[in-house]
Amino acid sequence: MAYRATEFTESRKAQTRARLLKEARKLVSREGFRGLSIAEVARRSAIATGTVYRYFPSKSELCVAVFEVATQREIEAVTAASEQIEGPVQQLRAALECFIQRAMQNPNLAYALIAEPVDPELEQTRLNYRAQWAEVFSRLLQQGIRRGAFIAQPERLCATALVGAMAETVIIPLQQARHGTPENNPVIHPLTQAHCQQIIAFCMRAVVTPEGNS
Amino acid sequence: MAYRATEFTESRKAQTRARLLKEARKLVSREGFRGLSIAEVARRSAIATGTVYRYFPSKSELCVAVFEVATQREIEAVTAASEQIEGPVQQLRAALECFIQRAMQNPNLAYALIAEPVDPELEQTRLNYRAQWAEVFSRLLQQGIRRGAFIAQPERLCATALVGAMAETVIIPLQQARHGTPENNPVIHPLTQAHCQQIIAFCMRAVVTPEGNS
DNA sequence: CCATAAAGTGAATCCGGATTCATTTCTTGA
DNA sequence: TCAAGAAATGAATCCGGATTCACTTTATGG
Repeated sequence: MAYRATEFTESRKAQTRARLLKEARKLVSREGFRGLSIAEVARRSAIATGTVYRYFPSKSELCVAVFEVATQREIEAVTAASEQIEGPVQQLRAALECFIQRAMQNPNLAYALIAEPVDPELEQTRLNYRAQWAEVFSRLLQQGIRRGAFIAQPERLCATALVGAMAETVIIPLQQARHGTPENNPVIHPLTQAHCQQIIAFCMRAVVTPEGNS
Repeated sequence: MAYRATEFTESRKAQTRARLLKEARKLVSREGFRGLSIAEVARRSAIATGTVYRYFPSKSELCVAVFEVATQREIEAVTAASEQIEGPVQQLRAALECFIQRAMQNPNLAYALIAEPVDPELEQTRLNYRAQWAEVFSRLLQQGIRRGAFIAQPERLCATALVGAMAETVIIPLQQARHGTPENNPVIHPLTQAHCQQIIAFCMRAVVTPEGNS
């Protein structure tokens, strides 16, 4: 035999893959998934169009990968934010706040992840990840219920409702903020701070026991 | 001059248009918007493909029309349901209940209207109609706030959150129910009655004053 | 330096359904 | 019945970006 992948080649390959993902994410952050064309990603990654298919079997798999990486990052950030604090009520509040804050930080990406129309395969992925989001809140709820801070109820359903409320209330401000916000030029939408608190208040009321202070 | 549209011709034209809309809606109720092709609608309406363009300038305009008619009908049903009753709390409850009930009655259509991935133009329409939904709830909230039954708060934002919570909690059961439900063979998803009440309970907690009984 | 296998290339092809348009058929008022 | 305008027809065209593939280049081990 005369050829076998060596660690050097392997890492090179991994690098290229990472580069593809990064460039793809940039494009999505700029113009959403509809701004993502194989040819463009290839160009920006300095490889040929066809080569992309050595790394991702199809465009939609690339989209899915981009989506997953980006969403995972968000989930981790929100989770981390909640873990920095004690007490179920405060934790939930922190999580919600972090979610909104980050969305407003990069409205284009947030919009793409939450609401942009995409083809079915990607939409299915989105659906799965909504379930993951619900899972995040579900855990927080569970703890709070155990300690009597939250109303006893099917946490999963409740968490889903929270996800819905958060996503919906954020979409419109997001759309407003979405136009002309370069990826690394954070702009807080004027409405946000007030809105943010109102949204959170809504969520907390739906969930916290009357006694449970905030 | 030798030709001018006569009332007969006009009504014939209106009929054809209505038939197109109806057949299109049927298709959407069966397979969502992605199951809607101009050729198929034409076939079922017993006219030629090209003729469709006499009635709708493009496919997406047809989609938008279908969406609008269907959604408007839903909005009216929900509004009507709330108006049959007295008292803000009961009214809101009735509206939410009606929303869910109808969604489960025709899961395919509901899914298409609420969550199916569609192209941007239609998605924009959906966005506008979400605002209309929010408007429906907003009015109910306003009345309730005036009478002290609901917590004082920006109704619009709150209504938006309600819309989000409702849509999100309904999507998954919807997807389960979606497969193999002929348009006129109502099936209540097993989970619904319990779920429905839980969802409503969530919404009410977020909105009703501690004193406001249910 | 060679043979082999993998990776890279990018122009050509594919694709499926929307849209068009030259032609035919129908309506109307005279 | 006729002329002229409207409506209907449906096969042919269009479209834009994903995907392919015959060929070139690069990496590996002997």
